[in-house]
Amino acid sequence: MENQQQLYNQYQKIKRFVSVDCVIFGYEQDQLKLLLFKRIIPPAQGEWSLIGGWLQEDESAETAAMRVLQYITGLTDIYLEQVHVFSKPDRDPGGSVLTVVFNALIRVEKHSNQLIEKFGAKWFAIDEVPPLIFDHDEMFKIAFDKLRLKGTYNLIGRQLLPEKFTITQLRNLYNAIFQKQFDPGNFRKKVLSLKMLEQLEEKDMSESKKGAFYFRFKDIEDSNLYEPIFRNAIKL
Amino acid sequence: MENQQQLYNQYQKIKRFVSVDCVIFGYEQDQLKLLLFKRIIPPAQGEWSLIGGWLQEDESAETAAMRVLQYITGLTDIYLEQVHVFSKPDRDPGGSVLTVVFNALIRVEKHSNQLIEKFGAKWFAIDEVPPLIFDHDEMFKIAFDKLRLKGTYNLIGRQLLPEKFTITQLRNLYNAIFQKQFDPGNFRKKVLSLKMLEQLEEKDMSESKKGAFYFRFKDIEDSNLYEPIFRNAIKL
DNA sequence: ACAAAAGTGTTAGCCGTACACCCATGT
DNA sequence: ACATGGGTGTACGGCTAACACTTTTGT
Repeated sequence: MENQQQLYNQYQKIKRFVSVDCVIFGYEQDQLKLLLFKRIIPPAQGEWSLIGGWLQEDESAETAAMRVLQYITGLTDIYLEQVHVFSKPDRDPGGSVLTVVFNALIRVEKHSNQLIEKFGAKWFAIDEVPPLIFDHDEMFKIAFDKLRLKGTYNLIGRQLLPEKFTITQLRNLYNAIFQKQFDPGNFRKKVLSLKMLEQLEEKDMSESKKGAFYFRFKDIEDSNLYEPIFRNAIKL
Repeated sequence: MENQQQLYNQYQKIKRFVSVDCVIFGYEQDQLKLLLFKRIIPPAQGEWSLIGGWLQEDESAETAAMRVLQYITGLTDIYLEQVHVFSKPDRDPGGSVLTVVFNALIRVEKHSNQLIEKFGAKWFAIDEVPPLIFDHDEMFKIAFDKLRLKGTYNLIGRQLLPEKFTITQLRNLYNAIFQKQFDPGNFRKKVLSLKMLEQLEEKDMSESKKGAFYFRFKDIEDSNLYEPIFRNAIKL
């Protein structure tokens, strides 16, 4: 028993700087996009990076990430999900910093572009992401992998697509996430079989002569959490 | 642009205590088990908890978790995986602490029971876990869910089973993880079709008259990372 | 011979995939 | 009428789940 005591005593409580970084995904013009920021302070000034911030005294990591995102986009109620913690003591040139990385899913249409321009931000198509500072490249890779994994057992889109959307738009989102072309007919049948969407009266007439019915996500939370949806979306 | 500056300046770099907690899984006697510790210091003295420790100056969270596990079990090369970060400022009665939770997978047979007894530790069957201190209940739940999710697209067992094991043992592990009975014949065929195991000459004669061939995991790392294996293991 | 676990074979049904086909409508 | 995307139907192949069946050997 004295050994457990030792485990607690031998090593001190030591404080460390804690920050959050946000991998902000958006969807626009049939493309999955990533919001990046041109760093305005040294080191690595002028290079692209994720946006982040320092954890304050009375904040959880989630709260801090939300605060940063709200400040940048003006949006409240952004969807957040923890991705990974980066904590190697030498990972940040400015000293030992522990960083919690979050995925943030945003409706691009909803937020003001002016706000974003003020911060030197730019949306990049997911397959045209430039090199990022420090270990942000790895952060993005892990974050994107996590988003894709989630997409195989959860229907993604509630937070990325507009309130009402067509099945084709949803399919384009999946095409973008998994970088493959889903079969239109099969995708429709699969998605509707999940009974997570409800069809609206209204049609979108902008994409075709016939028009496509709008759908929206039902109000229930994403339930069947572990049911495989697109089983073979990610290939070897 | 001045606004991004503001985001960096307005909020200070503030340090916070950082700890790690380990959800230690083991497998013994056809049961998935969790290693818990009787807390010897106030508050909540005498109650069961996960084991943890303080992050030191020159450590990553992974290093700290590994140090704690090594100290407890005497093992090196323990399999670790990040689970989640808990960082609500009021979650620890002793002050604002950010905790990184890890899953640790251990071969029960390999480590000394004496070491564990010295620390007031005890293995609990996964369905007989007692109430835990603070938010450790939630930590365990999230950690177990994560292990199960992983089990649906990865073959779990490399780190939990002995070096050589029978298919029946592997199946019992999956029975324990998913709390259901996998069909012996189908499980065997499925697992072998993954070509991740190699059959040894030797047989285990202890469980049956006929004897069962031992298998071992091939040396390659767990590759086909996203291929669904047991698609419907977790039911709604 | 029997029991009991190991291991193989068989079948029916479900599901994913590919692709043909019809629908509605603006030009 | 025809081109275009929306939406439905079908047919094949592979996989899963259930379970029957064979093998092996200690008692």
